[in-house]
Amino acid sequence: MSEQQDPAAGDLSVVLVDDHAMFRAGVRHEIGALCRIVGEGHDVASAVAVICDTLPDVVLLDVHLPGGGGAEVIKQVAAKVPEVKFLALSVSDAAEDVIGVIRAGARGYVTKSISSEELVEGMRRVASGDAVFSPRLAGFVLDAFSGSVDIASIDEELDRLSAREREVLKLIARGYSYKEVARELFISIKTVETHVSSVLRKLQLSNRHQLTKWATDRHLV
Amino acid sequence: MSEQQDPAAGDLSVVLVDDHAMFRAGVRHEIGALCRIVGEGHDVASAVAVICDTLPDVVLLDVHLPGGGGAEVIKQVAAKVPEVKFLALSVSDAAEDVIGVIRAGARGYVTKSISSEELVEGMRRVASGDAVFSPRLAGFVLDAFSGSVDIASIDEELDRLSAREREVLKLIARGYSYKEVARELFISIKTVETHVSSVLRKLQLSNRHQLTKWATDRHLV
DNA sequence: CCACGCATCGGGTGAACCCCTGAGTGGGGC
DNA sequence: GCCCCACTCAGGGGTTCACCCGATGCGTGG
Repeated sequence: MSEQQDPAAGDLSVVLVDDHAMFRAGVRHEIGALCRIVGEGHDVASAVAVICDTLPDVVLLDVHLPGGGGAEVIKQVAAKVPEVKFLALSVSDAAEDVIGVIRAGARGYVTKSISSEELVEGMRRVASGDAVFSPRLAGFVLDAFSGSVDIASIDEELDRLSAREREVLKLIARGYSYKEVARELFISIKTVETHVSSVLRKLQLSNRHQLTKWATDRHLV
Repeated sequence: MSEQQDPAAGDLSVVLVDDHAMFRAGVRHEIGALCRIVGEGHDVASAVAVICDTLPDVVLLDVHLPGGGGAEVIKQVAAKVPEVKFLALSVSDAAEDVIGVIRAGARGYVTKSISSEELVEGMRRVASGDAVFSPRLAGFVLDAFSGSVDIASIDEELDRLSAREREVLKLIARGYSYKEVARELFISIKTVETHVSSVLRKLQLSNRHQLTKWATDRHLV
């Protein structure tokens, strides 16, 4: 893990990927003295090419990028040289952006409001295998990780179920048989069948197994 | 999100949970001047009680705890007062421990080698909604998040299944019917039945619903 | 060579599941 | 009052599931 060379600041090789030349120039000016910028990219294709060519210690990667976004760069590079580390850099602190690029494999995410000293320190950490996050962004990651994502899970479909149907659904999802549900809710098996049928129809599912999956995916159990 | 009160250090109320009285005394001495320790717990039951009673800004929680571990405390408290924040504190940096307690809902994880200043700073961040990690631990979280870890895949029971049986199990757990599994694997329904029977027998389960539950518990889906 | 585990397939049975039609009740809204 | 909807229940028919029995081949190891 830590047999990495932990290079002195001046030895850290970096590839810089951003679609705005002006921004790249600014970063180059700011951190150029503190590390070695070995290449730059302005879209997905050029970024992948230059990264695979120069094999830098760390890639400073913009999230919004023509040709598929930063995540696409990570995926393509990872397929060829998985050992390359990525630090995502973006103006956005939207959960979708953070989650997306982390899922792709970035080992850190910082906003562009970061100071140049913190940025270089962050890059060094990522290069040596650590993860780096602006604290408030880490929250998104953990929320998504602990399964309570709810990013746009407004669940209109669940609203369309009646109270009784939701009740039946919950028991079915726990693995109860129709007979057991009937006993639990003091209704007949036939009524349970009716409710389950309605639920399946409303949710566009075809059997109770998909129903349990549907429910567990939404953490209704 | 940030409408939190961001209390001055001295106003931060803390509950301290650890099974070693000696360690609690040490922490109390170290950070007692910097925040307000409103309660302590030495096992799961006492911790849950005192937390629900005092509703602290943050809970400093040991991972290894008699009665089910730190994760159990988080689960039980979250069921009653979900707004309580947890910072996990442990000597262990094992991936299983980190993942487990984060899955349960902890918003941070630091090792006991941390300095008292950093600890207080970490608690303040957690209380205000941020996530706090020792950098090298964040790596575990991100690895698991991007789905490449498969912690707890050591499972002796799973080892006893043949490759084909595991294959069938995976599809069944996803909600496939026998017929669909058969089509997917280019075998007959009867063969699928045989495999499922073997799996149920080997895992000591009685029907496919329990099988789904078993699989999702172990994150095989 | 033969026993054993594994994978493949079949027949048959009883239960559970899924769908359809139909029907009675009660509550709310126009 | 009438209509719509949720909830309740029932019958019939077809499908799927879980388990029982059996069989065949194939590789591994004693």
